[in-house]
Amino acid sequence: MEKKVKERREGLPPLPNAESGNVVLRFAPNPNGPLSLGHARGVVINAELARMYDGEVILRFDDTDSVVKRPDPEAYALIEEDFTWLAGRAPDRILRASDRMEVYLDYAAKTLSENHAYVCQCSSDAFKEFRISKTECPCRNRAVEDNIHMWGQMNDGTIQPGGAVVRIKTDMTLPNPALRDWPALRIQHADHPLVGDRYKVWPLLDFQSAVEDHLQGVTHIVRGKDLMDSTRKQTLLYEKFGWTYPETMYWGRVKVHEFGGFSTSQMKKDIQAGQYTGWDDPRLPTLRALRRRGYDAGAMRKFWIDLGLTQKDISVPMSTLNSLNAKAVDAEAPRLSFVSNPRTIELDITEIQMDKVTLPIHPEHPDKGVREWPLEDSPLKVKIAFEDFTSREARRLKDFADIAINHKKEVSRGWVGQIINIERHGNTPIIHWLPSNMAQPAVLLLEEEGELVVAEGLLEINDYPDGTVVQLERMGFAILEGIDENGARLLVRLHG
RNA sequence: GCUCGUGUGGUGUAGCGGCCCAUCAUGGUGGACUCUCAAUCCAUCGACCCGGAUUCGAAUUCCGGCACGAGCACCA
Repeated sequence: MEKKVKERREGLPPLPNAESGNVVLRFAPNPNGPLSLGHARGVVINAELARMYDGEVILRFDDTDSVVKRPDPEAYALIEEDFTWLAGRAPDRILRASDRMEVYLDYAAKTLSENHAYVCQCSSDAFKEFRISKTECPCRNRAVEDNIHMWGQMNDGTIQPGGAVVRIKTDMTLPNPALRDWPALRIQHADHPLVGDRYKVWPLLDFQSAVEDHLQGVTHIVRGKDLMDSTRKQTLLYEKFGWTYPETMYWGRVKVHEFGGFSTSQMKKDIQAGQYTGWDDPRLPTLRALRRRGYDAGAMRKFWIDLGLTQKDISVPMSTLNSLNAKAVDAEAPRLSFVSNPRTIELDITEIQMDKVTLPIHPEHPDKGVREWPLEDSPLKVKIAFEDFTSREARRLKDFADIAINHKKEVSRGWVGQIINIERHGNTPIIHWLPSNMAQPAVLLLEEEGELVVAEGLLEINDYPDGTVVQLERMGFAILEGIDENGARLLVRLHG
């Protein structure tokens, strides 16, 4: 008897019926804003599966609605950029549904002429009654020629928006009410931001996506389980054409504790209302905001891959992502000292024979070199945080000396301290500090429970370029981001 | 209401008839090390929704509950 050895599977589950080199996947967002954390799962999973099977991923813009979820012309480029950043590579093909209207309309005409669909003039309320009572709508038995004729009227504007819709003939007695004669195309006269008012009839997602998936040779669809009924509707259409529906897998609903759900249109409104500074406001769950805060694309990929491909509705804390990200970012993050709520202490250094303090750039990577803080005139003006200042016990200025603070003796704008000893012995509590000649004013932006908190302080002078992720000792990771209007160095806090 | 789906430690996840007194990650706790309240290391805590059935044996199959989620849009 042979004993099978079970091994823990790494990464994503295998795709059913997948042949390496012969897999086509797609990610199909609505371009009404840049990508958010909610979309990230779709990007990561599809790109990762394509990588595993040496296949392709299509980025398809499903922009066939210009009324309810109107496309934002700027979103196309933003999404493409977000996709490329997150996936670590560009999509293999990019498609815009609005560019492909002729194709969809041709297929619609074909569907009608083969009597697989009909033009329905019932209002949505009226049709709802038919659907609930499992009765066929009178429009259903219209002759093919009449359907074609009305199709022409839909397209030439004779029939007004709301006046008619094309429905796929399924079966009104189907157990699942969602599938009964589902709508495939509707009239929409609104100006499309990209193609204008050239088309009067636009396909709905179920039809557009079904046709396009077939045309593009999509072999596998991985999407949210809210689209399960969509799969069933589309399968019904595929059967009429004799096409084979792609293999389909689903994931459940995701929430991130800190953000709740992700509504692009809500964010857009809030930005317009001035509640946020833009799509990359650090409080927002957009990919660009996360990237601005210093999140690493690789850590984010790992995060979504680890969550797997289950149909369970999940709610994950950011701390999981943060932990992954800290691992990704730690080795490269130079250490810097940041002092919030600074207080000045004057130290007499005439007695000590030191002209500088030397600290490692990264304690675990000595090869990265050191930073040097020159010690100039005595008394030396030293900055420490107010929280560290209040104690009366001896403190260790990290990598320098033990000091005692005389709280009674106030000088100009600070207090006086004495150096007790240079060598470290015992475990005097360590505090962070900066000599004033190494300190530059800085502003640290923190996001705390949805609030933007601004912490002012002093940052160790450095010449790292903007965008560098640094570790502020004892505080956590942050990213350098330019100079503000008052000349202070700007930092955006990442996480601990 | 109808239809579909899901229920494994605090949070995710693996396992899908015996390897499971259940994996891994994250988290909690304790300790070691360290001139960071970080990192690293070591130890430890903690779960198969409930009830039946099938079986020598069930987290894994079946039936029935219960809970949660989604769809039933001229949105995607």
